[in-house]
Amino acid sequence: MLDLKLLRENPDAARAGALKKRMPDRAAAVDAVLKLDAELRALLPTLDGMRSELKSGSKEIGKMAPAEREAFLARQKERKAEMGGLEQREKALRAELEKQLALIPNIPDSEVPEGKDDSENKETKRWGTVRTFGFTPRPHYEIGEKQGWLDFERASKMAGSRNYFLFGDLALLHDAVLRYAVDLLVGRGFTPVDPPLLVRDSAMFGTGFFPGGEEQTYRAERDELNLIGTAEVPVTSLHAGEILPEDQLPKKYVARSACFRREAGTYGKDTRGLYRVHQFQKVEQVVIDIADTARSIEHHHAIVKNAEDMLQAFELPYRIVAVCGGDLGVPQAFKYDIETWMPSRNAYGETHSASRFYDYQARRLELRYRPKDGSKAMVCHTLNNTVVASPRILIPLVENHQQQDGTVRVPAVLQPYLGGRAVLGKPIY
RNA sequence: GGAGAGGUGGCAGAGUGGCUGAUUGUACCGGUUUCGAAAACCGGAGUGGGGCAACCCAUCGGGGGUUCGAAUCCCCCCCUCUCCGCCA
Repeated sequence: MLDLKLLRENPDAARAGALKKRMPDRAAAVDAVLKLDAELRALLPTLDGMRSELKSGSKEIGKMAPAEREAFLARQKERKAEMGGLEQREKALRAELEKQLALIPNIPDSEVPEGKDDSENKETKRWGTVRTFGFTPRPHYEIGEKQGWLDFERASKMAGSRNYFLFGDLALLHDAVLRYAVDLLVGRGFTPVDPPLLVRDSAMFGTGFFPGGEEQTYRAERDELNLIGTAEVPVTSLHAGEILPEDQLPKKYVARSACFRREAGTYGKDTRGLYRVHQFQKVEQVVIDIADTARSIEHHHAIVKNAEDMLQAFELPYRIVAVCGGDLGVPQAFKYDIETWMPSRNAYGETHSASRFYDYQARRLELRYRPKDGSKAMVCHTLNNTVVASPRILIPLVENHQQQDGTVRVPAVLQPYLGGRAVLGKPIY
Protein backbone atom coordinates (compact mmCIF):
# COMPACT_ATOMS: atom_id res chain seq x y z
CA MET A 1 0.00 0.00 0.00
CA LEU A 2 1.25 3.45 -0.83
CA ASP A 3 1.46 6.24 1.72
CA LEU A 4 -1.65 8.36 1.23
CA LYS A 5 0.30 11.53 1.98
CA LEU A 6 2.86 10.82 -0.72
CA LEU A 7 0.07 9.88 -3.09
CA ARG A 8 -1.59 13.27 -2.54
CA GLU A 9 1.67 15.06 -3.21
CA ASN A 10 2.56 13.09 -6.27
CA PRO A 11 -0.31 11.15 -7.81
CA ASP A 12 1.38 11.25 -11.19
CA ALA A 13 4.16 8.97 -9.98
CA ALA A 14 1.62 6.39 -8.84
CA ARG A 15 -0.34 6.65 -12.09
CA ALA A 16 2.79 6.40 -14.22
CA GLY A 17 4.00 3.49 -12.09
CA ALA A 18 0.81 1.52 -12.62
CA LEU A 19 1.02 2.16 -16.35
CA LYS A 20 4.65 1.06 -16.41
CA LYS A 21 3.43 -2.16 -14.83
CA ARG A 22 0.81 -2.37 -17.59
CA MET A 23 -2.04 -2.13 -15.09
CA PRO A 24 -4.29 0.61 -16.51
CA ASP A 25 -7.32 -0.35 -14.41
CA ARG A 26 -5.24 -0.01 -11.29
CA ALA A 27 -3.92 3.33 -12.46
CA ALA A 28 -7.54 4.43 -12.42
CA ALA A 29 -7.65 3.67 -8.72
CA VAL A 30 -5.33 6.65 -8.19
CA ASP A 31 -8.00 9.06 -9.36
CA ALA A 32 -10.64 7.22 -7.38
CA VAL A 33 -8.54 7.61 -4.23
CA LEU A 34 -7.92 11.31 -4.82
CA LYS A 35 -11.62 11.93 -5.28
CA LEU A 36 -12.66 9.96 -2.21
CA ASP A 37 -9.91 11.57 -0.15
CA ALA A 38 -10.96 15.06 -1.19
CA GLU A 39 -14.57 14.41 -0.28
CA LEU A 40 -13.59 12.89 3.04
CA ARG A 41 -11.35 15.81 3.90
CA ALA A 42 -14.09 18.26 3.03
CA LEU A 43 -16.50 16.37 5.24
CA LEU A 44 -14.31 15.91 8.28
CA PRO A 45 -14.06 19.46 9.69
CA THR A 46 -17.87 19.77 9.68
CA LEU A 47 -18.38 16.36 11.15
CA ASP A 48 -15.66 16.77 13.76
CA GLY A 49 -17.13 20.10 14.78
CA MET A 50 -20.54 18.54 15.26
CA ARG A 51 -19.07 15.72 17.24
CA SER A 52 -17.17 18.16 19.42
CA GLU A 53 -20.34 20.12 20.14
CA LEU A 54 -22.25 16.99 21.05
CA LYS A 55 -19.48 15.76 23.24
CA SER A 56 -18.94 18.93 25.22
CA GLY A 57 -22.71 19.28 25.59
CA SER A 58 -22.89 15.88 27.21
CA LYS A 59 -20.30 16.88 29.74
CA GLU A 60 -22.25 19.92 30.91
CA ILE A 61 -25.54 18.19 31.23
CA GLY A 62 -24.98 17.05 34.79
CA LYS A 63 -24.57 20.59 36.06
CA MET A 64 -27.79 21.86 34.55
CA ALA A 65 -30.97 22.77 36.30
CA PRO A 66 -33.80 20.31 35.52
CA ALA A 67 -35.74 22.91 33.53
CA GLU A 68 -33.04 23.83 31.06
CA ARG A 69 -31.92 20.26 31.02
CA GLU A 70 -34.96 18.99 29.20
CA ALA A 71 -34.65 21.54 26.44
CA PHE A 72 -31.00 20.76 26.12
CA LEU A 73 -31.62 17.06 25.74
CA ALA A 74 -33.98 17.77 22.88
CA ARG A 75 -31.31 19.92 21.24
CA GLN A 76 -28.75 17.14 21.66
CA LYS A 77 -31.05 14.67 19.96
CA GLU A 78 -31.46 17.04 17.06
CA ARG A 79 -27.72 17.41 16.70
CA LYS A 80 -27.28 13.69 16.67
CA ALA A 81 -29.92 13.21 14.01
CA GLU A 82 -28.19 15.78 11.81
CA MET A 83 -24.93 13.97 12.25
CA GLY A 84 -26.22 10.51 11.44
CA GLY A 85 -26.25 10.87 7.68
CA LEU A 86 -22.80 12.42 7.59
CA GLU A 87 -21.39 9.62 9.71
CA GLN A 88 -22.79 7.04 7.31
CA ARG A 89 -21.17 8.92 4.46
CA GLU A 90 -17.85 9.06 6.30
CA LYS A 91 -17.91 5.33 6.91
CA ALA A 92 -18.68 4.56 3.29
CA LEU A 93 -15.94 6.91 2.09
CA ARG A 94 -13.33 5.39 4.35
CA ALA A 95 -14.20 1.84 3.30
CA GLU A 96 -14.06 2.66 -0.39
CA LEU A 97 -10.88 4.69 0.02
CA GLU A 98 -9.16 1.77 1.70
CA LYS A 99 -10.30 -0.60 -1.00
CA GLN A 100 -9.11 1.62 -3.84
CA LEU A 101 -5.83 2.46 -2.11
CA ALA A 102 -5.07 -1.24 -1.79
CA LEU A 103 -5.45 -1.61 -5.56
CA ILE A 104 -2.74 0.91 -6.38
CA PRO A 105 0.47 -0.99 -7.17
CA ASN A 106 3.82 -0.13 -5.69
CA ILE A 107 5.73 2.37 -7.81
CA PRO A 108 8.48 0.64 -9.79
CA ASP A 109 11.95 2.10 -9.40
CA SER A 110 13.18 4.30 -12.22
CA GLU A 111 15.78 1.63 -13.14
CA VAL A 112 13.03 -0.90 -13.84
CA PRO A 113 13.21 -1.51 -17.60
CA GLU A 114 10.22 -0.57 -19.74
CA GLY A 115 8.52 -3.56 -21.29
CA LYS A 116 5.31 -5.46 -21.68
CA ASP A 117 6.24 -8.97 -20.52
CA ASP A 118 9.12 -11.29 -19.64
CA SER A 119 10.47 -11.12 -23.19
CA GLU A 120 11.57 -7.56 -22.43
CA ASN A 121 13.41 -8.26 -19.20
CA LYS A 122 16.97 -6.95 -19.30
CA GLU A 123 19.89 -9.25 -18.74
CA THR A 124 22.35 -7.78 -16.25
CA LYS A 125 24.75 -10.65 -15.72
CA ARG A 126 25.74 -14.04 -17.05
CA TRP A 127 27.82 -16.62 -15.18
CA GLY A 128 29.29 -19.96 -16.24
CA THR A 129 29.81 -21.64 -19.54
CA VAL A 130 27.03 -23.57 -21.17
CA ARG A 131 28.29 -27.12 -21.50
CA THR A 132 28.99 -28.64 -24.87
CA PHE A 133 27.97 -32.28 -24.72
CA GLY A 134 29.96 -35.00 -26.46
CA PHE A 135 26.68 -36.88 -26.84
CA THR A 136 23.03 -36.02 -27.25
CA PRO A 137 21.86 -34.72 -23.86
CA ARG A 138 18.52 -35.99 -22.62
CA PRO A 139 15.79 -34.06 -20.85
CA HIS A 140 15.39 -34.64 -17.11
CA TYR A 141 12.01 -36.33 -17.49
CA GLU A 142 13.45 -38.90 -19.85
CA ILE A 143 16.42 -39.72 -17.62
CA GLY A 144 14.17 -39.53 -14.56
CA GLU A 145 11.55 -41.95 -15.81
CA LYS A 146 14.14 -44.36 -17.11
CA GLN A 147 16.02 -44.28 -13.79
CA GLY A 148 12.77 -44.86 -11.91
CA TRP A 149 13.10 -41.44 -10.29
CA LEU A 150 9.92 -39.86 -11.63
CA ASP A 151 6.33 -40.86 -12.16
CA PHE A 152 3.99 -38.29 -13.64
CA GLU A 153 1.37 -40.71 -14.90
CA ARG A 154 0.39 -42.24 -11.59
CA ALA A 155 0.65 -38.87 -9.88
CA SER A 156 -1.86 -37.31 -12.25
CA LYS A 157 -4.22 -40.27 -11.82
CA MET A 158 -4.65 -39.51 -8.14
CA ALA A 159 -3.87 -35.80 -8.05
CA GLY A 160 -4.41 -34.38 -11.52
CA SER A 161 -1.95 -32.91 -13.97
CA ARG A 162 1.18 -31.03 -12.90
CA ASN A 163 1.81 -33.45 -10.07
CA TYR A 164 4.70 -35.84 -9.66
CA PHE A 165 6.29 -38.54 -7.60
CA LEU A 166 9.99 -38.36 -6.84
CA PHE A 167 11.74 -41.62 -6.00
CA GLY A 168 15.14 -42.94 -5.12
CA ASP A 169 18.24 -40.88 -5.80
CA LEU A 170 16.24 -37.97 -7.19
CA ALA A 171 14.16 -37.80 -4.01
CA LEU A 172 17.41 -37.77 -2.05
CA LEU A 173 18.91 -35.08 -4.27
CA HIS A 174 15.75 -33.00 -3.81
CA ASP A 175 16.19 -33.11 -0.07
CA ALA A 176 19.97 -32.58 -0.25
CA VAL A 177 19.52 -29.38 -2.23
CA LEU A 178 17.02 -28.00 0.27
CA ARG A 179 19.17 -28.79 3.26
CA TYR A 180 22.23 -27.31 1.62
CA ALA A 181 20.31 -24.11 0.93
CA VAL A 182 19.14 -23.78 4.53
CA ASP A 183 22.63 -24.47 5.88
CA LEU A 184 24.18 -21.89 3.55
CA LEU A 185 21.84 -19.17 4.77
CA VAL A 186 22.03 -20.14 8.42
CA GLY A 187 25.80 -19.81 8.01
CA ARG A 188 25.19 -16.24 6.87
CA GLY A 189 23.21 -15.28 9.92
CA PHE A 190 19.69 -16.05 8.79
CA THR A 191 17.26 -17.56 11.31
CA PRO A 192 15.74 -20.82 10.11
CA VAL A 193 11.93 -20.92 10.13
CA ASP A 194 9.28 -23.54 9.53
CA PRO A 195 6.13 -21.47 8.90
CA PRO A 196 2.39 -22.16 8.66
CA LEU A 197 1.33 -23.27 5.20
CA LEU A 198 -2.32 -22.30 5.61
CA VAL A 199 -2.87 -18.63 6.27
CA ARG A 200 -5.70 -16.16 6.66
CA ASP A 201 -6.70 -13.65 4.03
CA SER A 202 -5.01 -10.92 6.06
CA ALA A 203 -1.58 -12.43 5.36
CA MET A 204 -2.36 -12.78 1.66
CA PHE A 205 -3.57 -9.18 1.60
CA GLY A 206 -0.66 -7.89 3.65
CA THR A 207 1.96 -9.33 1.36
CA GLY A 208 0.12 -8.00 -1.70
CA PHE A 209 -1.13 -11.25 -3.21
CA PHE A 210 -4.76 -10.32 -2.52
CA PRO A 211 -6.66 -8.75 -4.08
CA GLY A 212 -5.65 -10.09 -7.47
CA GLY A 213 -4.02 -13.41 -6.76
CA GLU A 214 -7.08 -15.36 -5.67
CA GLU A 215 -7.15 -17.42 -8.86
CA GLN A 216 -3.63 -18.69 -8.26
CA THR A 217 -4.33 -19.73 -4.69
CA TYR A 218 -5.70 -22.98 -3.32
CA ARG A 219 -8.31 -22.16 -0.75
CA ALA A 220 -9.58 -24.18 2.19
CA GLU A 221 -13.02 -22.62 2.00
CA ARG A 222 -14.54 -24.29 5.04
CA ASP A 223 -11.89 -22.75 7.28
CA GLU A 224 -11.35 -19.59 5.25
CA LEU A 225 -7.65 -20.31 4.91
CA ASN A 226 -5.30 -20.22 1.95
CA LEU A 227 -2.45 -22.54 1.02
CA ILE A 228 0.66 -20.44 0.60
CA GLY A 229 2.37 -20.16 -2.77
CA THR A 230 5.56 -19.09 -1.03
CA ALA A 231 6.90 -18.81 2.53
CA GLU A 232 7.20 -15.07 1.82
CA VAL A 233 3.57 -14.84 2.91
CA PRO A 234 3.78 -16.21 6.48
CA VAL A 235 7.33 -15.02 7.14
CA THR A 236 6.89 -11.43 5.97
CA SER A 237 3.65 -11.41 8.00
CA LEU A 238 5.42 -12.78 11.06
CA HIS A 239 5.69 -9.40 12.78
CA ALA A 240 2.54 -7.86 11.32
CA GLY A 241 0.94 -5.35 13.67
CA GLU A 242 4.11 -5.07 15.74
CA ILE A 243 6.41 -2.17 16.46
CA LEU A 244 9.90 -3.66 16.56
CA PRO A 245 12.73 -1.96 18.42
CA GLU A 246 15.24 -0.70 15.85
CA ASP A 247 18.10 -2.60 17.48
CA GLN A 248 16.34 -5.87 16.59
CA LEU A 249 16.67 -5.02 12.89
CA PRO A 250 17.46 -6.27 10.38
CA LYS A 251 15.50 -9.49 10.81
CA LYS A 252 16.75 -12.14 8.43
CA TYR A 253 14.84 -15.37 8.03
CA VAL A 254 15.34 -18.45 5.91
CA ALA A 255 12.20 -20.53 5.64
CA ARG A 256 11.75 -23.95 4.15
CA SER A 257 8.20 -24.75 3.14
CA ALA A 258 5.94 -26.52 0.76
CA CYS A 259 4.38 -24.14 -1.79
CA PHE A 260 1.11 -24.57 -3.65
CA ARG A 261 0.08 -22.88 -6.87
CA ARG A 262 -3.01 -23.44 -8.96
CA GLU A 263 -1.23 -22.35 -12.15
CA ALA A 264 -4.58 -21.25 -13.53
CA GLY A 265 -4.36 -19.98 -17.08
CA THR A 266 -1.18 -21.90 -17.88
CA TYR A 267 -2.84 -24.84 -19.61
CA GLY A 268 -0.64 -26.17 -22.32
CA LYS A 269 2.41 -24.26 -21.05
CA ASP A 270 5.46 -26.15 -19.76
CA THR A 271 3.45 -29.33 -19.50
CA ARG A 272 6.32 -31.79 -19.58
CA GLY A 273 8.50 -32.54 -16.63
CA LEU A 274 9.11 -30.79 -13.37
CA TYR A 275 9.16 -27.19 -14.57
CA ARG A 276 5.63 -26.06 -13.72
CA VAL A 277 3.99 -28.07 -10.94
CA HIS A 278 1.25 -27.43 -8.39
CA GLN A 279 3.29 -28.28 -5.33
CA PHE A 280 6.96 -27.85 -4.56
CA GLN A 281 9.42 -27.17 -1.79
CA LYS A 282 11.15 -23.85 -1.50
CA VAL A 283 13.79 -22.31 0.70
CA GLU A 284 13.07 -18.60 0.89
CA GLN A 285 15.00 -15.69 2.38
CA VAL A 286 13.09 -12.78 3.90
CA VAL A 287 14.62 -9.57 5.21
CA ILE A 288 12.88 -6.94 7.34
CA ASP A 289 14.75 -3.72 8.04
CA ILE A 290 14.46 0.01 8.67
CA ALA A 291 13.02 2.41 6.12
CA ASP A 292 16.20 3.24 4.25
CA THR A 293 16.28 2.91 0.48
CA ALA A 294 20.04 2.50 0.26
CA ARG A 295 19.94 -0.28 2.82
CA SER A 296 17.11 -2.02 1.01
CA ILE A 297 19.17 -1.99 -2.16
CA GLU A 298 22.17 -3.38 -0.28
CA HIS A 299 20.06 -6.19 1.13
CA HIS A 300 18.69 -6.85 -2.32
CA HIS A 301 22.14 -7.38 -3.75
CA ALA A 302 23.10 -9.52 -0.78
CA ILE A 303 20.15 -11.88 -1.14
CA VAL A 304 20.80 -12.17 -4.87
CA LYS A 305 24.40 -13.04 -4.09
CA ASN A 306 23.29 -15.75 -1.68
CA ALA A 307 21.40 -17.42 -4.49
CA GLU A 308 24.26 -16.91 -6.94
CA ASP A 309 26.74 -18.48 -4.56
CA MET A 310 24.54 -21.51 -4.34
CA LEU A 311 24.21 -21.86 -8.11
CA GLN A 312 27.94 -21.44 -8.50
CA ALA A 313 28.52 -24.16 -5.92
CA PHE A 314 26.12 -26.32 -7.93
CA GLU A 315 28.21 -25.53 -11.03
CA LEU A 316 25.17 -24.34 -12.93
CA PRO A 317 25.35 -21.59 -15.57
CA TYR A 318 22.85 -18.82 -14.96
CA ARG A 319 21.96 -15.30 -15.88
CA ILE A 320 20.30 -12.49 -14.00
CA VAL A 321 17.58 -10.32 -15.50
CA ALA A 322 16.09 -7.09 -14.27
CA VAL A 323 12.36 -7.70 -14.57
CA CYS A 324 10.61 -5.13 -16.75
CA GLY A 325 7.56 -3.11 -15.73
CA GLY A 326 5.00 -5.30 -17.47
CA ASP A 327 6.34 -8.45 -15.82
CA LEU A 328 6.48 -6.92 -12.34
CA GLY A 329 3.84 -7.79 -9.74
CA VAL A 330 1.65 -5.41 -7.78
CA PRO A 331 3.78 -5.03 -4.61
CA GLN A 332 7.32 -5.05 -6.03
CA ALA A 333 9.42 -1.95 -6.62
CA PHE A 334 12.20 -3.88 -8.32
CA LYS A 335 12.79 -7.52 -9.10
CA TYR A 336 15.67 -9.60 -10.32
CA ASP A 337 14.99 -13.04 -11.67
CA ILE A 338 17.77 -15.57 -11.81
CA GLU A 339 17.47 -18.00 -14.69
CA THR A 340 19.44 -21.20 -14.79
CA TRP A 341 20.51 -22.96 -17.95
CA MET A 342 18.24 -25.88 -18.83
CA PRO A 343 19.48 -27.95 -21.78
CA SER A 344 16.06 -29.48 -22.50
CA ARG A 345 14.63 -26.02 -23.01
CA ASN A 346 17.78 -24.88 -24.75
CA ALA A 347 17.32 -21.75 -22.72
CA TYR A 348 17.65 -20.20 -19.30
CA GLY A 349 14.63 -20.95 -17.13
CA GLU A 350 13.55 -18.96 -14.09
CA THR A 351 14.67 -20.52 -10.83
CA HIS A 352 14.81 -17.52 -8.49
CA SER A 353 12.97 -14.32 -7.91
CA ALA A 354 14.42 -11.55 -5.74
CA SER A 355 12.22 -8.59 -4.89
CA ARG A 356 12.39 -5.44 -2.91
CA PHE A 357 9.20 -3.77 -1.76
CA TYR A 358 10.36 -0.84 0.34
CA ASP A 359 7.45 -0.13 2.70
CA TYR A 360 4.63 -1.38 0.45
CA GLN A 361 4.07 -4.75 2.12
CA ALA A 362 4.99 -3.47 5.56
CA ARG A 363 2.38 -0.72 5.42
CA ARG A 364 -0.32 -3.22 4.52
CA LEU A 365 0.89 -5.45 7.34
CA GLU A 366 1.25 -2.57 9.81
CA LEU A 367 4.80 -3.75 10.34
CA ARG A 368 6.73 -0.93 11.99
CA TYR A 369 9.77 -0.20 14.10
CA ARG A 370 10.67 2.25 16.84
CA PRO A 371 13.77 4.29 15.91
CA LYS A 372 16.63 4.23 18.41
CA ASP A 373 15.99 7.83 19.50
CA GLY A 374 12.50 6.85 20.66
CA SER A 375 10.74 8.93 18.03
CA LYS A 376 7.62 8.09 16.03
CA ALA A 377 7.16 4.53 14.77
CA MET A 378 8.19 4.06 11.14
CA VAL A 379 7.03 1.54 8.55
CA CYS A 380 9.65 -1.15 7.85
CA HIS A 381 11.10 -2.23 4.51
CA THR A 382 10.82 -5.84 3.35
CA LEU A 383 12.58 -8.00 0.76
CA ASN A 384 12.71 -11.61 -0.25
CA ASN A 385 14.40 -14.03 -2.61
CA THR A 386 14.39 -17.68 -3.38
CA VAL A 387 17.40 -19.63 -2.19
CA VAL A 388 16.27 -22.73 -3.98
CA ALA A 389 12.99 -24.14 -5.29
CA SER A 390 12.84 -27.86 -5.85
CA PRO A 391 12.04 -29.94 -7.84
CA ARG A 392 12.52 -27.17 -10.44
CA ILE A 393 16.22 -26.87 -9.61
CA LEU A 394 16.55 -30.61 -10.29
CA ILE A 395 16.03 -29.85 -13.98
CA PRO A 396 19.34 -28.02 -14.43
CA LEU A 397 21.11 -30.27 -11.93
CA VAL A 398 20.16 -33.47 -13.76
CA GLU A 399 20.41 -32.08 -17.27
CA ASN A 400 23.68 -30.18 -16.93
CA HIS A 401 25.43 -32.88 -14.94
CA GLN A 402 24.15 -35.90 -16.84
CA GLN A 403 26.68 -38.34 -18.21
CA GLN A 404 26.50 -40.35 -21.39
CA ASP A 405 25.40 -43.52 -19.57
CA GLY A 406 22.43 -41.73 -17.92
CA THR A 407 24.00 -41.29 -14.49
CA VAL A 408 24.26 -37.85 -12.90
CA ARG A 409 27.37 -36.29 -11.42
CA VAL A 410 26.93 -34.69 -7.99
CA PRO A 411 28.56 -31.28 -7.32
CA ALA A 412 31.09 -31.51 -4.49
CA VAL A 413 29.06 -29.34 -2.05
CA LEU A 414 26.09 -31.69 -2.26
CA GLN A 415 28.01 -34.90 -1.75
CA PRO A 416 28.04 -34.65 2.06
CA TYR A 417 24.25 -34.55 1.94
CA LEU A 418 24.20 -37.73 -0.14
CA GLY A 419 26.36 -39.97 1.95
CA GLY A 420 29.47 -38.87 0.08
CA ARG A 421 28.25 -40.17 -3.27
CA ALA A 422 29.65 -38.48 -6.39
CA VAL A 423 27.29 -40.10 -8.89
CA LEU A 424 23.55 -40.81 -8.82
CA GLY A 425 21.66 -43.51 -10.71
CA LYS A 426 22.75 -46.55 -12.63
CA PRO A 427 24.10 -46.73 -16.17
CA ILE A 428 21.02 -47.04 -18.36
CA TYR A 429 22.21 -46.14 -21.83
C1' G B 1 -16.71 -31.14 19.04
C1' G B 2 -18.32 -29.82 24.65
C1' A B 3 -17.42 -26.46 29.07
C1' G B 4 -15.12 -22.19 31.17
C1' A B 5 -11.85 -17.66 31.34
C1' G B 6 -10.08 -13.60 28.84
C1' G B 7 -8.79 -9.76 24.75
C1' U B 8 -7.00 -2.13 27.43
C1' G B 9 -1.07 2.19 25.04
C1' G B 10 6.21 -1.16 23.25
C1' C B 11 5.39 -4.83 27.31
C1' A B 12 2.92 -5.85 32.05
C1' G B 13 -1.47 -4.49 34.38
C1' A B 14 -5.82 -1.13 36.82
C1' G B 15 -10.36 0.63 35.45
C1' U B 16 -18.24 -1.71 35.37
C1' G B 17 -22.18 4.67 32.65
C1' G B 18 -20.03 11.39 33.14
C1' C B 19 -13.29 16.22 34.33
C1' U B 20 -10.68 8.43 32.03
C1' G B 21 -7.86 9.05 26.11
C1' A B 22 -7.44 6.07 30.12
C1' U B 23 -4.23 4.85 37.46
C1' U B 24 0.30 2.35 38.01
C1' G B 25 4.76 -0.39 36.90
C1' U B 26 8.39 -1.25 33.24
C1' A B 27 10.87 -0.18 28.78
C1' C B 28 11.86 4.42 25.94
C1' C B 29 13.55 9.96 25.25
C1' G B 30 15.48 14.66 27.70
C1' G B 31 17.57 16.74 32.21
C1' U B 32 19.82 16.88 37.37
C1' U B 33 23.67 14.07 39.90
C1' U B 34 28.62 11.40 38.45
C1' C B 35 35.35 11.21 36.10
C1' G B 36 31.88 7.87 33.59
C1' A B 37 27.97 4.50 34.54
C1' A B 38 24.25 2.40 37.76
C1' A B 39 20.76 4.04 41.30
C1' A B 40 17.81 8.13 42.69
C1' C B 41 15.06 12.47 41.45
C1' C B 42 12.56 15.98 37.79
C1' G B 43 10.29 16.34 33.04
C1' G B 44 8.44 14.15 28.26
C1' A B 45 5.96 10.48 25.78
C1' G B 46 0.16 5.71 22.90
C1' U B 47 -1.64 5.28 17.61
C1' G B 48 -4.11 7.51 13.34
C1' G B 49 -6.40 11.91 11.11
C1' G B 50 -7.57 17.47 10.47
C1' G B 51 -5.58 22.60 11.36
C1' C B 52 -0.32 27.83 10.43
C1' A B 53 -1.45 27.39 15.53
C1' A B 54 -4.18 27.29 20.17
C1' C B 55 -6.72 23.11 19.48
C1' C B 56 -10.22 19.47 17.52
C1' C B 57 -11.77 14.37 15.99
C1' A B 58 -11.23 9.04 16.00
C1' U B 59 -9.25 4.86 18.56
C1' C B 60 -9.66 0.20 24.91
C1' G B 61 -10.07 -7.27 19.43
C1' G B 62 -13.95 -6.18 14.98
C1' G B 63 -19.05 -4.79 13.76
C1' G B 64 -23.93 -3.26 15.32
C1' G B 65 -27.18 -1.35 19.32
C1' U B 66 -29.00 1.26 24.07
C1' U B 67 -27.97 6.38 26.12
C1' C B 68 -27.64 13.38 26.23
C1' G B 69 -23.01 10.52 27.40
C1' A B 70 -19.92 3.70 26.65
C1' A B 71 -13.33 0.87 27.79
C1' U B 72 -17.55 0.17 31.11
C1' C B 73 -24.56 -2.14 29.50
C1' C B 74 -26.92 -5.43 25.26
C1' C B 75 -26.39 -8.42 20.46
C1' C B 76 -23.31 -10.75 16.56
C1' C B 77 -18.46 -12.10 14.93
C1' C B 78 -13.07 -12.95 15.46
C1' C B 79 -8.94 -14.33 18.38
C1' U B 80 -6.11 -16.29 22.72
C1' C B 81 -5.83 -19.41 27.02
C1' U B 82 -7.54 -23.60 30.43
C1' C B 83 -10.18 -28.32 31.13
C1' C B 84 -12.73 -32.55 28.70
C1' G B 85 -13.28 -35.46 24.09
C1' C B 86 -10.89 -37.01 19.49
C1' C B 87 -6.21 -37.51 17.07
C1' A B 88 -0.73 -37.40 13.54
